[in-house]
Amino acid sequence: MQEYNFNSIEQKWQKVWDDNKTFKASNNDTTKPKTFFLVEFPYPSGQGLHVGHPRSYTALDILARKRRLDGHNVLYPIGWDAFGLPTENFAIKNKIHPKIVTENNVANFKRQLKSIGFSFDWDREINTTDPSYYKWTQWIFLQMFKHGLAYKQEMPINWCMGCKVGLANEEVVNGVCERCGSEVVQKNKSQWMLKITQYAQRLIDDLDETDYIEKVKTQQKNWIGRSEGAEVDFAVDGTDEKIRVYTTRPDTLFGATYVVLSPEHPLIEKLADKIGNLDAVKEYQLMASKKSDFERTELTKEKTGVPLEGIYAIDPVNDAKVPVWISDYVLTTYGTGAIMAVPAHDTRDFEFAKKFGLPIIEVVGGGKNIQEEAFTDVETGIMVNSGFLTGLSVEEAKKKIIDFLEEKGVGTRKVNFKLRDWVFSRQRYWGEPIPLVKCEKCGWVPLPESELPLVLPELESFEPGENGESPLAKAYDWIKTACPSCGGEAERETDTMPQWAGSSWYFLRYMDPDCDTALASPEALKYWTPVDWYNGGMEHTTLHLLYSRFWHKFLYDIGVVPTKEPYYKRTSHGMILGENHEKMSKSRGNVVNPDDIVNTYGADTLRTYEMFIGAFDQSTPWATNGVEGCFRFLKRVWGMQELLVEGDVYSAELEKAMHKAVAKVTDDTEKMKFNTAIATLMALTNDIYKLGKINKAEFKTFLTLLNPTAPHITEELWQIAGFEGQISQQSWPVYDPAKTVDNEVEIVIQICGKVKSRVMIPADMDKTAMEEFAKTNETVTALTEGKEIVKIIAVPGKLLNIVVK
RNA sequence: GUCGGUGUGAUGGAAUUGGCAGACGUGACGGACUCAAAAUCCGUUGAUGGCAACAUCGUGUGGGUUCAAGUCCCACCACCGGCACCA
Repeated sequence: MQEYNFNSIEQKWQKVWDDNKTFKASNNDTTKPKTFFLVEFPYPSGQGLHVGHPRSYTALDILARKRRLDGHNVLYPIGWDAFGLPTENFAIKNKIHPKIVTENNVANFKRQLKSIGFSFDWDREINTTDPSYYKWTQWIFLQMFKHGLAYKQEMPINWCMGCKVGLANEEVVNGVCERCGSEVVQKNKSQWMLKITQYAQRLIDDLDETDYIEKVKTQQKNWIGRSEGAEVDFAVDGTDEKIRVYTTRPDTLFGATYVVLSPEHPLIEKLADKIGNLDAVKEYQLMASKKSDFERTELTKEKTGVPLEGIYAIDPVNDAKVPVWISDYVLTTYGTGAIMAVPAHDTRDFEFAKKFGLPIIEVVGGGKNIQEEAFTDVETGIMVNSGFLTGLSVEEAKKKIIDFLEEKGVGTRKVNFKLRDWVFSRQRYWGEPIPLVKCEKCGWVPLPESELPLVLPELESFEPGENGESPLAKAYDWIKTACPSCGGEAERETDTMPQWAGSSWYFLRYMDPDCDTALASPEALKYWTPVDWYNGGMEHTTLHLLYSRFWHKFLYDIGVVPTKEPYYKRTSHGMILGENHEKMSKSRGNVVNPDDIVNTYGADTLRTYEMFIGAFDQSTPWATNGVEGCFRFLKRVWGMQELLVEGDVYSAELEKAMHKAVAKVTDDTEKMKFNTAIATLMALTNDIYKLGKINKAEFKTFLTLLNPTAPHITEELWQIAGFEGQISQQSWPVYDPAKTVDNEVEIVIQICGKVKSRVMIPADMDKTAMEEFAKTNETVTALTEGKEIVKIIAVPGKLLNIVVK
C-alpha cells in the first residue's frame, strides 16, 4: 500500500473534474429533478479566504454532491461580489486601479476555492464588477426608476471630519471613523432612495411561502416592524391646525395628558408666533439637531423636552385641553412625528411625565400603582375612567374607539412599519454608475437601455471630493452628455450604487450567465427559479436577504421572474471562532488560513473537520487537535484498502451496521447534522477495523457515503479497488429497513425509575408480552423480591419500569 | 429594556424529541512496537466511597409535573447575537 499522499491525490482529481466538467449543470435537462444550491458569493478581499468561508461552502457542496448521486440535475455556482470599499481604499492607498486589485484578489480566492475541491460549475462564474454583469444591475435600477420606486431625497449621511468623506454605517464605530478615529457627524446630502417600504407587507406575508429557518423569519419580521394602531387628530386650541398622532393604544385616549411633537415637526414653524417661549424652543431644536448618532443611542439617556407655551391640543374623545411639548424621544421619521402621551400606560411617557410633573391618569385598571410605574399589560386590564369604554377589555375598547373615531372623522385605523426606504447612493468610485442624466429642462432622465452598460470612467485618482462628492464628479468629459429626452446639455449622475446592488439579483445570473438579451433567458429563469436551498450568515438576514427579496418581488411584478420569492429554503451556519474562543480577526492574531490546513493535512481533512467541528448552526472554536483527529480518520479510511477481500466475506454484524449507517448518514446529511454523520462513519470504520476485513460491496457503500464529505480520497480508493467508473457518477446507497432492525435488543430494567439491570429480549416483543416477561423473568423477579408490584411500565424495545412499594 | 439563541466530563460536542446521559473526536493515563522518539495499534478515562460486586451523586440555579426530565412547566442566573425612545 502506498502512503496517503493527499496532495497529489487531490490535485489529480481536481484536474479530472475540471477537464471532464464533471459538475456542469444542464439548463434543459427535463429527465431529472433540478436542484439549485446557493451559497453567498464572497467579497474577494486582500486577506484571502479564512476558515469561515469553507464551512458554508462545504456544507452545500456535500448536499450538492449527494443530490447528484440521488440523480438530480444540480446547479451549484460561485462568483464574486467584488464592488466595495475595502478594494477602493486599498486602491487609493497603493495607487493601483481597483480593477487590478479585484483581479488579483479574485485570482487568489479562486485558487483557494479550487484547492478545496468544491463541485462548483465554474462555467457559470460571475463577477459583479464585470460590465456585462452590471449592465443588468443598471437595467433593473432603470426599471425601478421607471416604475416610480427610485426617488431622490435629502438624507443625512455619516461624514468623517478627518477623512472628509462619507462613510457607510458599518464604518462608523462608536461614533468615530473606523479608519482615522475622527468624529463623525451627520451631513445632509441628496441621495437616491428605493421604496422598499412599498413592499413591507408582502415581505412579511410571503415568508409563509418559504421554508426559512424560524430565526431568520422572526428577525426579518422584527426588522420590518409592523404595528397596528390608529392615527388620531388633536385640534390645536384656538387655531385651524391639527396635530395628527399615531398610537397603537387608541383605547387609552381618555388617559392622554399631553401631546409631544418631534423637534423637527413642521407645525412648530407654523405656530411660531403663538409660542410664548420661542427662544427656548429654537434652542432645543438646535441642540437636538446637533446630537450625534452616538449621543442619541447612549444608554443612560434622560428624557429632555420643552413645552410649547400657550399651545394646547384638544383630545377628541373628551375635549380635554392638554399641553403640547417637543422632545427628541419622538422620532420625526416614524408615524406622524407626533404622539399623544399616556403616562399611566407607557413607560416612556411615564418617565417624561414624572420628570416634568405632568398629570398621570389611570384608564386601564387591575394593574400596578400607576403613580409608581406605568401599567402596560394589554392582556389583563379592564378600562376605567374612560367614558363609554369603561368596563371593557383592552381589546374590545380598541375596536370600539376606532369605530367611534372613524365615525366622528377624527381618526382612522393605521398600520405602520419600522422599515425605512433604502439609501441607494454612494459617493464612491468602485460601484455601478447610476444610469441617469440630469437635464435642466427635463429633470432626471433614464439612459436608453441601448446605452447600457454605462461603464465606469477611467480616473487618475479615486479619492472622494472635498465636500464628499463622488470621485466621478472629477470625470468632466464623462459627466457631460446630451439629454436622452430633449438632446440638450445635461450631466450624468455621479453617485454609484451600494455594494448591496449587485448581490440583490446575482442568483438569477447564474441561471444563464452569458445571456446578452436579458438578465437571463426566460427559459433558464423558468427552469431554475427559485433557488431551492440558500445557506448564508445570519448577519445578512436584514440587509442582503431582505433587499434581494424586494428586488425579486419587483421583477416578479414586471413579469421578469416567475416566482414571488427568490429562495425557497434558507439555512444559516454558525461562526467559527479562534482557538482562544474569540472571534477570528487579524488584530487578535487568531486567524486560521485554509491554505495551511490544505497543505499540511489536505482538502479532505479540512472539509471533514469543518463539518465535524460541531453543530452546523452554532458557533464553535477552531481546534488544531480536532483537525488532527479527522486526519487520522482519513488515514484509517486509506488503510481500508488493505482490509478489502475478494468474494463473499460476510458478517451479519457488519451488514447491519452498514445498513444503519446508510440510514443515519442519509438522514443526518439532509438535516445538516454533518457532525453526527461523520461520527457514524468513524464508528463504522472502527467496526470494520475490529472485524479486520470488508467485502467489495460494503466498501463501495462506505466510500459513497463518505464521498460528498471527502471527495478526493474516495475517488482514489474507488480507483485503487478497481471499481468501475468514477465514484462521483454512482448512486447514493439505499438501505433495507428490515436489515437495520436487531433480532434481540437490550432493554433496561428500572425499579421506580432507577436503572437496576439490563436484559436481552426479542426485538418484536410487544407491551403485553413485556409485562408478562416482567412477572416471570428471573432477573426481574430477583429485583422485586419481597416487594409489592404497584405498576409495570413497558416501552417496547426500550425499557421496563417496575414501580414497587 | 426587548426579541432570539446557548448553558452537559479536562475539552469540541452526542442523546432517535419524555425512556440506558456523555456517541464520535481531542486530551490524559497505562500498555504493545522501537536502541529511542515520532507515527501506528490495544486498553482505561464523569465524581465520590469500596479490594470487589456495587452504592450514592451528577446536564447553569431553585421549585414543579411524571412511573421516568438534559428534554415539559414556573421563577431566576450567566454568556452570545439582533434591535433599541418605532408611541
